[in-house]
Amino acid sequence: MSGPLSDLRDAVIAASGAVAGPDGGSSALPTLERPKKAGFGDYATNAAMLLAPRAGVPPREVAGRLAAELERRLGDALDRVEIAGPGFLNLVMSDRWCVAALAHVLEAGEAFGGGGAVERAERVSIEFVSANPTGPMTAAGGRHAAYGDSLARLLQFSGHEVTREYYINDIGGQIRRLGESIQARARREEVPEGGYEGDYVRELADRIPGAAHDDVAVVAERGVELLLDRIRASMERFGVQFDVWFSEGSLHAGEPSAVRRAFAQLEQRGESYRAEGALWLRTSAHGEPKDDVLERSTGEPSYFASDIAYHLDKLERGFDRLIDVWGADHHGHVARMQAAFAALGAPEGAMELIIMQFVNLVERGERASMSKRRGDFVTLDDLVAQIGVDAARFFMLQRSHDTTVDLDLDLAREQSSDNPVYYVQYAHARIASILAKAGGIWRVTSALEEAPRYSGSLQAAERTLAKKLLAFPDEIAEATARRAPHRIAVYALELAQTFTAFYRDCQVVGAEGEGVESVRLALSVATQRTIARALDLLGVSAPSKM
RNA sequence: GCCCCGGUAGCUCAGUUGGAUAGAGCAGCGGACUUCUAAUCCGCAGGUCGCAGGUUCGAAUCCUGCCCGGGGCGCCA
Repeated sequence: MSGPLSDLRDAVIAASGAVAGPDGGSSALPTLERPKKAGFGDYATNAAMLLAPRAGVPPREVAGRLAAELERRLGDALDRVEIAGPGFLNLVMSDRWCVAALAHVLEAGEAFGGGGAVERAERVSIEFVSANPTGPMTAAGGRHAAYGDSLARLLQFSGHEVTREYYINDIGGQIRRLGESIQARARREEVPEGGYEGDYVRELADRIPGAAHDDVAVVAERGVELLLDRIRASMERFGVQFDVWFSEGSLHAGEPSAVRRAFAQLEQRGESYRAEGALWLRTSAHGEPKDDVLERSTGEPSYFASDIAYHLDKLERGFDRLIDVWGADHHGHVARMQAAFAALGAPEGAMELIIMQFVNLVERGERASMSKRRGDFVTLDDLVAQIGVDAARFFMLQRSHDTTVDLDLDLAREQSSDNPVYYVQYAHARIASILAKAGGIWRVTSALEEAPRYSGSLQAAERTLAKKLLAFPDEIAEATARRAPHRIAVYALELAQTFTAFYRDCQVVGAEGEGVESVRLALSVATQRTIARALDLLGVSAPSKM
């Protein structure tokens, strides 16, 4: 990645190497960070503290040499260097450097922050949500949808080729129980033990002709179709578009079926055996405490068998990387699946299983369980109807995927006007208003051309905003690498706050001074684009008017 | 018993893989609307970073042990 920040980082590393001398190379790379507190410069590095132990010289003394070296290398990009605390070097950049940074952001245009992975672009499959088609999409499913979709957007923006997949568990015991439940309702009976009790089951019974008398398997199949239609519609409303809806049942169709082919591959590799009438996979040979069943003694393949066949299918479709987003209740399945993946002979590390913590439904301050079977859950459609897609997605994405989220629908409704998403959107809309006031597209275009030539001084708020914008590519890289889209939500909020401070301190339209208005317009445009991009990565709209 | 996630302000959560005086939103208190959008802004108050050790120049962050909450350990999916 190139840009003012990486040039600066390179300079620090080079200066550090020069001070260390030929055989004093430090093991750890020095950091370049943005200090939290004002007064510690624009950027700070711990380089001197890393060099000191090897050089056998006090850190502050090393810092002195480093400071001289940096001043020499950076020239007029640097205003001054300060040695602080135990040996930090605080770099205060010149206004000229900040203007050049802004120019860099403007030049990158819409692509700013993206393309970080183009040299090693991968074909990525990301499977998420994959909720059983035994009921409507729940609010918890919305968290998976928001997360998976946002991660997909991040990967795409970084340069990867991404396929979004929804795996449909359309066979097995749960589906049979759905069929039995629908049939029972059609007959005006109670659902059987362990069946589905939600009201939607009655609706399905009414909508399926012959539900009371047809074969349960047929009723179940019709029920799944109807529920899938609803699920697809919910996902669409939520702004999530899947490229592939993959049926578990299809893995058992054909001759030989995908499952049989997977079995054959495992057998050929000596990874499976028969015992007690069942077919077993030697997961214990891959670090698991015990082996697992592929085919039951009844001759029926297990869910595990389907999952193995599904992942083999993905490999055969040519993906370099398989990402699955699973609920916390599936975490016991993770090690087993990794073992199976290794047993197939798949490349190590090519499959990532991400565990998403639960969404709890909160009522009167108490956590209630969300049970699809008992029918007491909040649907995603309910949530969206009450607070809207933007607020729902932002709410879900603000938290890290490995923290449990409490959802109090009353509170969510009550507080939806306080949702930080509006603050971010408002900053975006406000900029649109400023640009219109400035004289529209023509004036803005000329401002973008003039701004890089600005040679005057900058206000603190202008410098802070330029630096915040410059941090965006690193945020993208970090959020993508760590599969952490919530970082983008946090960044978007901080950027909006930084812009609002700038708006408060610096009049844009009609600003006094040669070129000042142009620089401020340019900062506004760069901010607007960056906010729009951040919101887009979250799947949230960026309105021009509010 | 073993495994995974969490424990940070009254509440909900961030915390740039070890940095300096731990941050934001909401709630609370006190202020600011003739503005380039007040869905905003400014100020105040609020903390044993679950507990106890350890590692080092330096720990919310890394290591060990313990406590609390959630989840998981099926020929269920």
